[in-house]
Amino acid sequence: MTPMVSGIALAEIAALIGDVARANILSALMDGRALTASELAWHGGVSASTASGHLAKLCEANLIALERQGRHRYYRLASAEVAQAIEALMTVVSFAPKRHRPVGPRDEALRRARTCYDHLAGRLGIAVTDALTSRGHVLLSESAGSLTGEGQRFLCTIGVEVEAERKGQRALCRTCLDWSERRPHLAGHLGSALCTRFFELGWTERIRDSRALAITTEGQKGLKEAFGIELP
Amino acid sequence: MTPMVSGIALAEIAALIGDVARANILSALMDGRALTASELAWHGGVSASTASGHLAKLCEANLIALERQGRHRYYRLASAEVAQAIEALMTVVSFAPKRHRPVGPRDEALRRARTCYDHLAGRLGIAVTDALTSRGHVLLSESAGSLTGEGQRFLCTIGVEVEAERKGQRALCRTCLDWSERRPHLAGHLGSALCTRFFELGWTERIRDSRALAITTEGQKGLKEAFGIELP
DNA sequence: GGAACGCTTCGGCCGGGGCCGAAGCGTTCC
DNA sequence: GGAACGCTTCGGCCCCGGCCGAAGCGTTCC
Repeated sequence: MTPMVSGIALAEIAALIGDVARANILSALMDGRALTASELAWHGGVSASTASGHLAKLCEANLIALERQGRHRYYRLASAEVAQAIEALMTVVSFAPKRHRPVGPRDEALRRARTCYDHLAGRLGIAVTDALTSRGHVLLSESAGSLTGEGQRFLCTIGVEVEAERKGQRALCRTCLDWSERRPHLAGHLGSALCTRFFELGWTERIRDSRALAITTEGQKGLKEAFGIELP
Repeated sequence: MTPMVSGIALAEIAALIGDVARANILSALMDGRALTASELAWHGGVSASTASGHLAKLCEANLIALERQGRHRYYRLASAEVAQAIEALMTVVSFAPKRHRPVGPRDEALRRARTCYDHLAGRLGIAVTDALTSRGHVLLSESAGSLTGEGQRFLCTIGVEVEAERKGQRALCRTCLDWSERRPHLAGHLGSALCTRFFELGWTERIRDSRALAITTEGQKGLKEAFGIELP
């Protein structure tokens, strides 16, 4: 018998992520937005021509997807599964011996609040999750959860409208392991809706060239009033 | 501002998995057992000296752990998180353009029944999950679930004893995305207990040098009687 | 004690793949 | 139409890292 053939395919995908430039590119796309080739070249720390090669490879393997728009080419992660795989790897990273742990202001900003694909993560994500569960708005059983009627009414008051029962399509309430806090935070449709609403309310703002989020003054106020959250 | 530093750590871990020999070694360890360096060299398709180098790297990054025993050295996956990350990558692999999809007898055996770290996967894993949920023994809400009282009594009849309430420690009932079936199957403590019990009952047997499982004649009978499962 | 065994370390070979700049192609702007 | 822009393709350089066999070290067996 010959060794597992499936290891070859596994190695191929992992090797694609296992290059510093490509890993940086994928990290930059982890917030779910689509970026242009030049922006990604910058994130990868390589020239435009080199980045172009990387993007072609990632596209061919269906890790990222391309959308043409005029003379720009926008790339985004191909699916939530890709984001999930990268997030899982990040978790393993945090178990690895601490060598490349900058813990500078950049890293601290990420740990405080960031987007994870399309939902909130970091201490902010955890705080919101905790607030909703401790009040009985969300029931977290193991690695997933459900929204209570009371929770649904509460969310309405801050302008988040979700039906508690959603047949088919995307899961309403999933959880995602937070690599910096090592605890689960809210993901799924609910996580996405909350994150979107926070932006609409002007509570959070993206920090330029980063997945990190800034919490605005209104955000501080709103989070305290609606959720009882005061983030140090 | 400089590009994300965390991409470096991500790339390092992914690159470790992104080598064919190492990916094969990790795949071989995915069933949760510990194997010797020579066995792993064979799985990786490389010489003992080369394998030794790979194992040292994987150890240093905390992807695998070492247990000395006499003149043997047993290696196993370092944690469930590592298994989870690899499984997530496997899922992405199944989305990738089909090039390395052998679909030979080996692959078919894996798709039929296999272990995934410490629980059942493949069509068998899905069938058991479906049987338990359709009878109301397990409630699967989104990506996790809970065991009902009735489910607990049923499991007792086949000799699986679990407390429905388990505070602290490992989650009783988690789910894990099956890369071959693309649907969630039972994982967590419950998944592990079921898998163990199937071995004890002699319903399943490991196929030599593989994560694939054989379903014995008693297994066919038991699965049909207890779960109503008939696997083609 | 000696032989067999399991595994690691070392030295040297070699190839794949990442990098860049120059050039080419398509789009947009005025 | 021409210039600026965004991106890709091509050619050539170079280095990282995987591979092996030989040798070394520790354990086990008799």
